[in-house]
Parts: sequence; C-alpha cells; structure tokens
Amino acid sequence: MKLLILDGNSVINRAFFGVKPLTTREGLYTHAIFGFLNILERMEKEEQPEAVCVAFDLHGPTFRHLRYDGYKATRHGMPEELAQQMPVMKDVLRAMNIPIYECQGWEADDIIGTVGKICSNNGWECVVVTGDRDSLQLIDENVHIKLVISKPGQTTATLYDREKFQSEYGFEPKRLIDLKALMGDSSDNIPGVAGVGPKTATDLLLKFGTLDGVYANIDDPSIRPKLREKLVAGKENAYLSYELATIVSEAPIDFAPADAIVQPYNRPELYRLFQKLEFVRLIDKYGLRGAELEAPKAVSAAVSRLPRADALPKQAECCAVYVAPDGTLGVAWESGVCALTPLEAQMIGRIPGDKLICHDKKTAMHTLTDMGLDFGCIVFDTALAAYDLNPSQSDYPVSKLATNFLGSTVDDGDAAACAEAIWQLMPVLDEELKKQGMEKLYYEMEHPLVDVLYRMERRGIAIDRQQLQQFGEMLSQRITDCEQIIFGYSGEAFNINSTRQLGELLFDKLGLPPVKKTKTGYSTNADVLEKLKNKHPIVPAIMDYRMLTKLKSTYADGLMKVICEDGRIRTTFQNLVTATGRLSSTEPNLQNIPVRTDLGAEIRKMFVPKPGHVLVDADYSQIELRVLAHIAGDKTMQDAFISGMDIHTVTAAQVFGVEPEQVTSLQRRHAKAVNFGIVYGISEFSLAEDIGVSRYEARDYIDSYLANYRGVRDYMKQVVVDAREKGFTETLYGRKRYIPELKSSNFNIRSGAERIALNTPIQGTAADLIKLAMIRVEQALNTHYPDAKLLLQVHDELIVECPAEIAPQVAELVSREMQQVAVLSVPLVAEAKWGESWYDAK
DNA sequence: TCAATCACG
DNA sequence: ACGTACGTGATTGAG
Repeated sequence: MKLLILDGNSVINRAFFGVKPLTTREGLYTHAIFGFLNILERMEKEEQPEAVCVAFDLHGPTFRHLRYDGYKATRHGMPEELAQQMPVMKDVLRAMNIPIYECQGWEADDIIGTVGKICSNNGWECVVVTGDRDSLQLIDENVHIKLVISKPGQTTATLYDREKFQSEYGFEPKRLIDLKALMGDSSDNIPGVAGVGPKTATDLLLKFGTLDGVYANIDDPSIRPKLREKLVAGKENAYLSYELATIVSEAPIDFAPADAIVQPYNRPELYRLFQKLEFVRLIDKYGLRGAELEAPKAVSAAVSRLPRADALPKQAECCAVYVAPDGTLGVAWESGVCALTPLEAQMIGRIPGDKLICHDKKTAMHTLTDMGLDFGCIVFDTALAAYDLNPSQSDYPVSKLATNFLGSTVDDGDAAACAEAIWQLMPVLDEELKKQGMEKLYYEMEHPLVDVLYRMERRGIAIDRQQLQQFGEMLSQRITDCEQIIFGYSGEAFNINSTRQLGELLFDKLGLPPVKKTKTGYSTNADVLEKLKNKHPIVPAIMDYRMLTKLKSTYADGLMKVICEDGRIRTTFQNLVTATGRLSSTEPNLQNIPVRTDLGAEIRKMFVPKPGHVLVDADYSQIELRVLAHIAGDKTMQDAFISGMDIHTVTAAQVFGVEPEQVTSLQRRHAKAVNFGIVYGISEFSLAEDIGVSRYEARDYIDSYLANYRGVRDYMKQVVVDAREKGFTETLYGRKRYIPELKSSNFNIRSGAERIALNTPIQGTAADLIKLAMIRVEQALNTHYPDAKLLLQVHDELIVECPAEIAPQVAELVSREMQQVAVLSVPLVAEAKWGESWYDAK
C-alpha cells in the first residue's frame, strides 16, 4: 500500500512561480491552485497511491527554530497574490476529501517526517512530493521523495530513493544534514561554517563521513591550515546548523494511513469552488457539470460477484455488456455479473442474451464483430443516452456516469463492475430521457442511427491509390519550387512552417506592416497574407506554399496512410462528440476533403466507386437558412424559399432595395455573408472584417436585413431570453444543449454564450434532419435497391455507391427521402447527382 | 500539451 | 466599454 503526501507550501510555491498568473474576473489569483491541482493529478497518475494527504506550514515561529532568531529572517514573506490563494486551496482539498495536516509550531517537513515514520511502522510505502531538497534526508527503505523541479513551461518530478540519492550525492541521505551543517543554506538562513561551500563540505564528508567525524579528525594533515582555522571558528555554528537542518519526525499529529485512503469528491462543493475559480475546463475534466444540483451521494452496496464464465446464464433475456478495447467482456444480468477474457468469450462464440445493453454500441459492435463473436440485438446504449442528455461533456466513461447517475464508484478497467453499472444505468437513463421529453429523439433517431453509421464505417469508400500517389508527387515538386522562390527572396533557408520564423522574416527582416497579433507573436494566417500579397512578392509564394503543404501532408500523405488492404478508406463517425448534435469524422476526417479550390478539389477525383458502380451525391440546399425561416416563423424569408428563388439574391434585393434582377454579384456576395453571419450570431465588426466594408456599412446591412426579416429579428432576441431562463437551448426535435455561461457577468463569455444559444437550434435541427434522413435512406435503399449503399455523410450531404445502371433511380430516391424527412413551413430541397468520382458527382 | 493554421459544413 | 461569427479534426512547431 502506498501513501502520497504533498508538501503543500512547497508545491504551491512551485506552482505559483511556475504557472503564468491568472485571475478570475473579480481579481482573485488562481494560478497557484491550478498548478497545484495539475501536479497533484500527475503524481496520482504516476504513483497510483491508495492514500493521499497534504501537509502545510502554519505561520508563526516553529519549534525547532525558536532558539535561533536569525532563522528565516531573510525568507521574504509570502506574496499577497499567493497568500490569498492559500485558504481557497485548502477548501479545494477539503472538497476533494483529501486530508490536510498542519500543526502549530511544526514545519510541513516535520509533519511529513512523522507521517513517513508512521507509514513505515504500518508497512506502508510513503512517497513525498516536494520541491525542497532538504526533505531528501527523509529517504529510507519505505520513504521516497518525488522532487518537483519546475522549469519555464514544464514541470518534472524525479523519484529519489536510496540508490538514486547515493549515486547523486555520494553519501547516504541522512548525511544531507551534516552537509548543510557545514555549508549552510542562505534561503533557510542556516549559517553553516563561514567560508565552507558545497564543494568543500562534500569533500570533507566523503573523507570523514559525518560532521562529528570532521571535528574528530580536525588535526588530520589533509585539512589545510586555512580551512582548519575556519572549521574551528565555526564549530558552534556548525552544530547549531545541524540541529536546524534536522527534520524532527515527532510532530504531535493524529494520523493513520487509513485516514487518508482516497475518497470520492464532495462534488457539489468542488463544483462550487471551481465555478468560483472559473476553472471551466476542470469542471468538464472532473465531470462536474451539473454537480451543483446533486445531493451528496452514497456509495453503492457491493454485489455478489460471480467470477467465472460457467456462471453465465444459458438464456438470459437481457444482458448488459461492457466491451473493453482489448476485447475483455463484462457481462451483467438480472442476478449476477462476470468477466470474460477475449479467449473465453471466443470459446463461447455468442454473447448470451437476445437483447443487450451496451456502452458505446457502435464501438462495441466493431470489437465484437472483429473477434468473430455473435451477438443479439443491442437495444440501449448508455453512452449515447448520456450524450443526448448532455452533449457538452468531453467524454462519457462508465465511471463518470456511475458517479453522476448512480452515485457509485466504478473503475473503468473493471469489466464486470462496468457491466453491472451499465445494467443499473439503463433504467435510470431511460427514465431521465422520458422526463426530459427526449424519448423520441433517442429511440427514433439517435439509437437507430448507430446501426446505419456502423454499416457505413464497415463499408468504407474506395480510393484510387495510384492517382493519389501521383498527385502527392506532383505536390512535392511544386512545394520544392515554391521553397526556392521563398528562400530566394528571404536570402536564407528557414522553416516556412514555423509561424515564428516566418513572422520574424516578414515583419522584422522585410519590414512588412504587421496586420494582426496572436498571443505568441505576429499572426501570419491567410487573412493577413491576403492583405500583404501586393506588398512583397514573397507573400503570394508563401500562400501557395501553405496550400500545397496542406494538401500534401493532410490529404495526399494523410489519406495514403489509412488505405486498407482492399483499397478502401474507413472513417469513424463520432456520434458522442459535438455539442450541437452533428456527427464528426476521424481517422481520417472525411468531412473536410477539399472542394473550395480547384487544386484541392482534385483530391475528390481520387474517391471512386467500385467497378461497375457510380457515386451518388445528394446535398440539401441552404438547409440552415430554411431551418431558420421555419423556427423563427419569418414570413418574408419563408416566402423567399417558397418562391424557389435564390435566397442570397432575394436578401440582397431586400437589403439594397433593388429588384432581384438588378442585384449585382457583389451585392449578392455581401448578402450571402450577412445570411451566414445571422446564423452565427453576427457582429457588425466581424461582418465588416469578412466582406471588407466599413463597420458602419456593415451596421447598415444588418439593420436593413433585420428590418426586412422581422421574424428573424424577434427570434434572435427571444431564443436567447428563453435559453437564459431554461438554462438550455433546444432543437426542433428536443435535442438540448445547456449554456450556463448565459448568466456570466463577463461580457465576452456571455456574448459567446448568446451566439451559441442562437446558433445551436439552427445547426442542431439541421443535424437532426439529416440524421433522420439517413435512417430513412438506408431503409429505403435496402428495400428498393439493395445494391445501393450509403457511404458518407458530410453534414448536409450524403454519398451513396450504387450500380451504374440504377443511378438515376437511386438519386431520385435519395433526394426524395431527404426532402420528405419533415414537413416544415418551407420546402426542403435536396439535389442529387452522380458520377465516376466524388468530384464528378458534385 | 498547446497554439496556430487551415480543411470542411 | 467591452472584443469581435457557429460547429468540427489533422498537422506542425515549440516549450
């Protein structure tokens, strides 16, 4: 058993000076606490202790230094910015149920020594986390020191045990006291012997062993007369220093290792503190979102655990199955639980139970299928349900759901415990979905979609490997040419990919005017380069270089790496990630294949159908603006869509007060930018920036836009008010997103939250619509054209592979299903085309 | 690990 | 007076 004890003052000091200053909007400094928690988390991860506690110094004189007034006279008082964080730090530790030990008249060192001794006596290992080398004297068989060393930007911790210490210092840990007695320590105001430094002190100790040894051999001829003189004169100081430097492991504290065994957090309290400290990311990281509403939870009762596979029921109707990434299975049913190794599972061949409850069903289906296991119908997915209930969490491990919904503690590595938790979670989550009016969303959209996604991921899409290879080689050539041009202008080679080096070249060496700054220096992004492109011929070359290297690394090389043996690429559609309800695509991301530039769009020519087939591509026209027209109830905008006219042209006509026929291409472009801006929660500044007009003109555009689309204007206000009252915003299908930041007193945070409240129903409803459409398309294709297969989704676009001869019918079916997925106050329009590649099908 | 950049809707 | 558009993922450099 292992106990971790932190030297609180030392660690928070390291954190204070090692982390960039950070305050809440009210001016409370928080970075020392933040840094402390980081170190704590890392130490827990590295050491995996069963128990954790912290020791602090109290102010005031300490016992072992009373006799020497000079002690700590030079140690400057704690800076106010740190002092104010101390009480809050202790509150945080209390909320984490980590015991704090402090003792009037005793230093943290002494407490740590005492704790270390008690640990040894009880057969526990003790690991001390500190930044203070003095503590190394405590090292013995059972006590080890994690020495925290912070350099700018990074903090490392080195574990010192006897061997490590011995090899570094050349003597045993206890002799550190003798060393200090001789050399002193100015930071602790320990005098030592005047004129003796680290080098001399170490030499003396290596020769004579101890401080006593040095004075017993004071006449030894190897000590030169000058040094002898100093040692004799400083003898009293040396022995005083010895006492001062000795950690006294006799602090009167009431401690037993069992007192410090790791406990669950007091979640509501920890949430409150993190909120106060504005540790928004930590709230998510610790899974505390919403914890303020929780009643303190009891720990669940232990259950009977049947460990062996032969305990499995022969015919359970329903089982919960936890599939670990390595294939280890946890199974739980009405009256028991068990865990199976992958081998045991394969012996059985089929997961028992006709109906299964899983956690992240799509991943589970892949794992089970890859293992060659047969399994029944998965009727519930606890991870998906938890995502639907709150899509803003960063992840959904079983452990987190168990804490949040069951008030119990499970280890994500324990398959049986997880299966049991999943079994218990299913009715709780089901009930919660019903309570929130999200039953249909879950059972009719989200859950059935998973099977569609699973099949799409299995199918993959074919890639023309050879063409991709050639394309990459062409890019390499052009990149080299580009580099030559750039280095020609710069006069020397440098790393063009380094924004720092590039910024120095452009703005310092070449003297171009900096347009924008980033946190770390000059900005060199595409907007900036666009503004500079006529000022120096190197700039267009850099723009080309950027485009070419992006295409090469992310697409040509990136895709090449992930082509399967059968010549197809298989993405993973993430259905538990986005806050709005959209899907995302990873490894590789097939939702950001280039299209906007001609050269980039070439990549789409490499995505091809299998022989004899074509790719059918169907995409919604203006789905987000149509959704906006519908949910805002804006008659003017609805009429525009009903008339079937181009929405940007109609908007331009209204905003600029001309007939649609008279709208210039520039006016249409500006109107388009306003249309997009509205959906994102526009500001005049950003609109002006985007289309290159003055902010006053931009203001005019927005004003006349909202004067024409009055329903949109009212909706923009109302949706924010509603969201602030309810605490969440929602889509047409009842998908929610909580936005507590709407109540922030910080203007920026609040404004951002308002834009989210406005945008999420629009983006989210569009996401809902295409999810429903995917379920229907897959179903309809299966019935009418079973050789046609859905392959990809790109937010408002579906890609299907089908035999060439039925392409027209399939295109017609797909676009019809997409259009008829819902009846709104405006028509939904989806256009489908087909061709010999993704490029040709668009 | 984070910041900057850029690809998409 | 604030500081400046929603949602994603991959690559690269730098600390």
